[in-house]
Amino acid sequence: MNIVFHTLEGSISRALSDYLQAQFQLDMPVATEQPKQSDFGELALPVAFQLARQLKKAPKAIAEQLAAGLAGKIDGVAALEVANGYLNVRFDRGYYANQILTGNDQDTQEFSTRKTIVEHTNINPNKAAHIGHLRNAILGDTFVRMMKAMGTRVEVQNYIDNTGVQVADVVAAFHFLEKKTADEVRALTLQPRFDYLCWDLYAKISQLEDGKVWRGETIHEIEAGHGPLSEMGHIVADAIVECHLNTMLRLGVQYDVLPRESEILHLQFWASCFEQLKERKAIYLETEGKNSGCWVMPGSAFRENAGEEDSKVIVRSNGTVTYVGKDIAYQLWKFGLLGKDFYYRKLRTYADGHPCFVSQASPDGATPADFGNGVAVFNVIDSRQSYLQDVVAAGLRALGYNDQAARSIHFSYEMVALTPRTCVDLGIELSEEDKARPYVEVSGRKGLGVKADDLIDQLIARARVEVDSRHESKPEASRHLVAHQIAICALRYFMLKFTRTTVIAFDLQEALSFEGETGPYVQYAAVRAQNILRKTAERGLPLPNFKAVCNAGTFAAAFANEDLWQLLLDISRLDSILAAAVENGEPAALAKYAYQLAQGFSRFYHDFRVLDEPDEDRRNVLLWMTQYFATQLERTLSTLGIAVPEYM
RNA sequence: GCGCCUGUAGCUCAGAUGGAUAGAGCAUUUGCCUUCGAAGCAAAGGGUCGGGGGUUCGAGUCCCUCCGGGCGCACCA
Repeated sequence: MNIVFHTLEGSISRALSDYLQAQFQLDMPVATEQPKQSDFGELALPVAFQLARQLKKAPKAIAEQLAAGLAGKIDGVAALEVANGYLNVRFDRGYYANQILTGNDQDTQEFSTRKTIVEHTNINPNKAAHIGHLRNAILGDTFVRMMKAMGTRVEVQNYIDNTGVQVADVVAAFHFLEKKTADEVRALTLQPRFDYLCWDLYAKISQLEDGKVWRGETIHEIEAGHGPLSEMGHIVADAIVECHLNTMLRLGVQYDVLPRESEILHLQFWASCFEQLKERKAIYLETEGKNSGCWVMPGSAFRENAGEEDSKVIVRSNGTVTYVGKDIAYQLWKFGLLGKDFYYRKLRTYADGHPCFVSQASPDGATPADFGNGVAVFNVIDSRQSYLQDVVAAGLRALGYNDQAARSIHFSYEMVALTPRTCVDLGIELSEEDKARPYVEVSGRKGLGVKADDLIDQLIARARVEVDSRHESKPEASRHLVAHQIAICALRYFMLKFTRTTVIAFDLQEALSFEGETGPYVQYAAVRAQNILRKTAERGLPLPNFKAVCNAGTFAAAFANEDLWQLLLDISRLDSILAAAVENGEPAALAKYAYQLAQGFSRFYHDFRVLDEPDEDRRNVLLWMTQYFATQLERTLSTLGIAVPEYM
């Protein structure tokens, strides 16, 4: 990895610190920032502002004194300038580029032995995935890729609630409404879009009054774990999980392990958790009021100024545990604090050889595996569940696990809604009030909304039209692959370019457009860079050995050009951008960076004709830039889960 | 009522740790294909950063307050 910028920044900061220590006996860290405008140099130090009061001198005078004192004394720094009280640093461009070229490219990061857990996707296994689930999975998957790129060990979990009411509803629909037997349902699971069939069935039963009665009967049997309805529950859930895994695989999303609710029940995870909670007096048996007979967690555990009415029921008066209770047990397991574990079997092996495991209740036929036991846990769950996530963290705190509670991170994000015109495109009827809104939330329950696979299919079809119009002569399979890569890129980028707190108003036309700030624009820049490199070879000019033909001198000459220099700086910034994006938990920052990089290269591509450059030294530098750009952008895109097509 | 999030260009959004002239895309208008393919590039117009106070050398960013949106606050998951 390249950390030239970071290294230089550090040595400049240190040089300033040392100087302040020597001259003024001041012991303080020196902050650096990126100047607002590029003509102020590469680094700006506002240090004089901080010192103004202490030294009782004007910032300008202090900055000038520092500039004079340090001039020519820092490696890699060409000039120190004072402007508006700032101390601005200009890098030695030849030195900087040469450091990148000769720098040690090998990955110096050590893989941490400590493991971070990311839980995402978590779709109820009762019907096809919809567009909201895509945001969850893409966000989670990208964050995983980002942490891995930083050298962190990550385990990806996808929790399967295979015994909940949602599955029960579909089972009830099959049994009571459709009068199907377990074997008949099993036969249905073999048809291509079983998840679509369940989607419609679920919508149907949700609107029936009888549904609630049937659901009650069904869920009772499912929770007991035996009987024909329970069997049908497993058939449905297992089949839908396969559908979801396949849908997600189209996006390049993979999992390490699927812990299931049925095992949490059968292995009695809750019982262990319940004992701990009672023992530590984290919960108590309420004897009066509306919660009489329930075990509750006092509101004061998770909320300031909480009153009696803020208490959260953990165990119902009938003795059954609530969702939050189970979630606390599950969270304890993730940290290795429960004292129990699942058994596992391999569910599938991905094309790259990576296995995906699923939990099972008995040791029979189990494969030894080491899951859970993380030092930090990221739960990718939409922002509406922040209250429940707070209660889970409070549960850990109440048990004395303060550290783990602090490392239980709710990686929240806002929902995906639809724009009114997209609702119209999809045939969803809107009230006049809704039509005036910027976006409309469509409930999956009504059977409306956008299915993930339909959206992906539409994106591929759209991309395919463009590919066909440009590359008639390419073989069918190749065009399909490229269209697929472009479609996934468009989708992933669209889901990632917004920050997590933004409600995405999904618009079909906008997502299907490949112009402007979109994934395909970024991809196109990467493809163009590859084209230059490939054409070089085709013209019989093999790529030079840059270390032999480029040096600080040739670099200094070429990078006297301001645009070239700014692009080089941007390209070299990847690692600091990535580090900040991981630190802030914001994949959008990396997506924005990819776009800026692509923009810079598109300008470069237009302004400089690399292969036609007559001056050999300059052509070598341009070629090196092209290669450096291609490498860095591909790293960025692969971290975003985006492939670079062979052509576009 | 309480809690969390949010208000930036006509529209959709970026603006980490307070910093120099607030940035992109879309839309609008206007130029650029003699193939490293225009899914591109260049240019123009468009802003009281919701209102008002405060903190300080300095506020889109921090604090208070008001106004406007969104989402939560179940013995549902």
